[in-house]
Amino acid sequence: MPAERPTIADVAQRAGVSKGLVSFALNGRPGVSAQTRDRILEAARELGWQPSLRARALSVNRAFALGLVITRDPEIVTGDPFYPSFIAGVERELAPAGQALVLSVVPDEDAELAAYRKLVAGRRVDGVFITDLRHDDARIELARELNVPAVTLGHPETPSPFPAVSMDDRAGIEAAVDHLVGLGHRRIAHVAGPARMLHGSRRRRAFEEAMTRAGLRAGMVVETDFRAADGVRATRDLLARPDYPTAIVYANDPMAIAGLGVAQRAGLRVPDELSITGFDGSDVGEHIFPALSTVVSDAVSWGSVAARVLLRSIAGEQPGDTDLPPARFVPRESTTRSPEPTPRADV
Amino acid sequence: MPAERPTIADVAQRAGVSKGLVSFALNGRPGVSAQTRDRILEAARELGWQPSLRARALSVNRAFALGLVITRDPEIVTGDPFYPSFIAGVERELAPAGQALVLSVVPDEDAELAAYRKLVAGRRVDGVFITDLRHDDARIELARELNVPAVTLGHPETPSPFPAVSMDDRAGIEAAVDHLVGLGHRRIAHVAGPARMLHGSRRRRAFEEAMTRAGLRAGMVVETDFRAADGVRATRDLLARPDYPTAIVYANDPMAIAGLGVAQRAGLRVPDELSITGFDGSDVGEHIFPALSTVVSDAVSWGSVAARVLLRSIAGEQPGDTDLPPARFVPRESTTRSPEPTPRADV
DNA sequence: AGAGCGGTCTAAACCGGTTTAGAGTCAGAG
DNA sequence: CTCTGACTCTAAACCGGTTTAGACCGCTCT
Repeated sequence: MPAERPTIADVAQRAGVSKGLVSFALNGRPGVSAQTRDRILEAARELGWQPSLRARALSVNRAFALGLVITRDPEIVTGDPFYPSFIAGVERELAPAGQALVLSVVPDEDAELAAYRKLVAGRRVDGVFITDLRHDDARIELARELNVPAVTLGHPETPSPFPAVSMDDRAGIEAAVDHLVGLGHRRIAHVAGPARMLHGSRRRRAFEEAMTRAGLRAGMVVETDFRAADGVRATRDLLARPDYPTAIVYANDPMAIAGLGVAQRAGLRVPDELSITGFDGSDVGEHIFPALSTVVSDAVSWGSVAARVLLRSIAGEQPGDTDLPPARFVPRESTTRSPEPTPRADV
Repeated sequence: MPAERPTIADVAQRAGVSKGLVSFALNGRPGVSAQTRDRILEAARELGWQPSLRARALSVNRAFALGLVITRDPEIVTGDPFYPSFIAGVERELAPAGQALVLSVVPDEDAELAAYRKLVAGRRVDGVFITDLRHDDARIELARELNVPAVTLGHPETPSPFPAVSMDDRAGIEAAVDHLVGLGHRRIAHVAGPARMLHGSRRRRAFEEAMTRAGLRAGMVVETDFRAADGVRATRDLLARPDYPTAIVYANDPMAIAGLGVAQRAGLRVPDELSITGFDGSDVGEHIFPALSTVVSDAVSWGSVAARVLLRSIAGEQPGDTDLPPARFVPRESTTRSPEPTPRADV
């Protein structure tokens, strides 16, 4: 049985001073003579003393932890490259700051609100990330009501007291559409994310606007839940249409990869007979054949910036909104010239 | 400015009793009259009181949280389906138990040990998961030294005081090899994980043994770091050999998918000219073309069982080792008969 | 010499729960 | 009628830190 962990009282006793002075010395606060400080630090070192976060948390009323709630059915969480990268970015910021990340994975939106409540009510975290914003997102109101600092990924629609860290994804969609239009495509479809999610509907609108600007009708849009299986269904439906598309812009990579599979299985040559673009730049999309043209967003730095902003909020600053460099379209192999001749402009 | 959160003292005052009795009533302990208990519960409800986990943590000397440290360079963490599913499984167990998951993502093994130390020294967690076991894994000794309950995913080589929750992955590899041999393949290669990782070398050994049992030489084995980019390189090397393989068994899905891309890019028809199997059953592998034959392991239940075992360890029980149902091989479209005729047995 | 002051340090309160020792009340047994 | 024991409850200690009020010291200034 190893010895009990030393407490600050043990250090005080060994150094021959009071508890309070030990606390002062270890936190580098003034009012401790250099000589005594050294003696205290020495004693702490000898005992291998480490402050108990629990005691600190209680007395300074901080949890030294941030909360992240991920709402995804288990099916989609697999394969989606966003969260792992985002979390890696968050960690990069938290670890040096002595903070920890408390993660909650829940299946649906009711459980999501309950999870936020639980994290905050138990005082487990000092602040929360709000990701995957939805229309009229109840979490904003909840966080305000719980009086907890928060940061939103993207600008919510409803007025929000919390700083937002955003990455423009419209530019990427527009670039993808422009790229396809430049290759002569006219019948371009979009496999969109769920309309209730802000980035789902925003990407869809960006698609529609880009099409309109190019003088094309944005008639072929299928709404999905971002799952690979949805990509399969949507692609099948689109390809079965009499006015089947020559190019499909997918709202994420897993659906694009699944769509590619559907097209290939149907005997279509990609990209010669069908061009495909993804979104979010998964590692695997880079290595499949043909390599996926996609819109890459830097989820890692999104994570670290969001974490930094949240920490500043907690520290009492009022950080403003941050706009990250926009996601950018990276053409690879899955897009090429339209199989059908571009009608001449004067026709 | 919302009102300060009520404490147990507020509840006590409102109910006209002492703090201690409130604590007893709320924890359902005997020694409180039914009438008083109701009055206390009513007061707590009226005030919307929620116990502070911080205070509880300090007084009962528990963190009510479990630690998971993930060591992966950001490149591989993306695309790997294991951790998201595993975490979902863990959550399923923790949430009802009022526990939280503290997640740490670190880039390398030094940072990994430091992360465990930090979680435990700060008393942030009551127990830790040890995943991705390696040979002579320093974390076992560290956890013992830190005197923290732990659970290992798989049986470590070195004697370990901690319960292990294992899933046999050899059977899956063997089934894959047998499947390929049955299809007439003789030149079967293996793209292995890193030898320093237990599951990397164990899958490799299972491959070699299955080959030997089938009377074949297991000469073509390439060691990798589990990254998709490694799968690309390994596949190129294998296909460039004069005695190129007719089938490749990959140690994980991302490498298999990348390898498929390499083969297709080289003009090989998969599976007609090259059969491919993966490992771990990613969602995306199911939807690509050809759909990936792979070994699926139930990472979700792995997570919940491991969490349950760890919670029991923390509660002072001595749970034994658990063996989950073995990962099983699921043939899909990426494997078929060998393109070369099977030599007759008597030749 | 005494007041004033900065520097150093101690004692004790505090954070919000849990837990223990013991006080008070009441019923039933002797 | 008193003793015993069960039941209910209070007061206070405790977890391990932080923070505040104030004591004590030696010094300078008038």
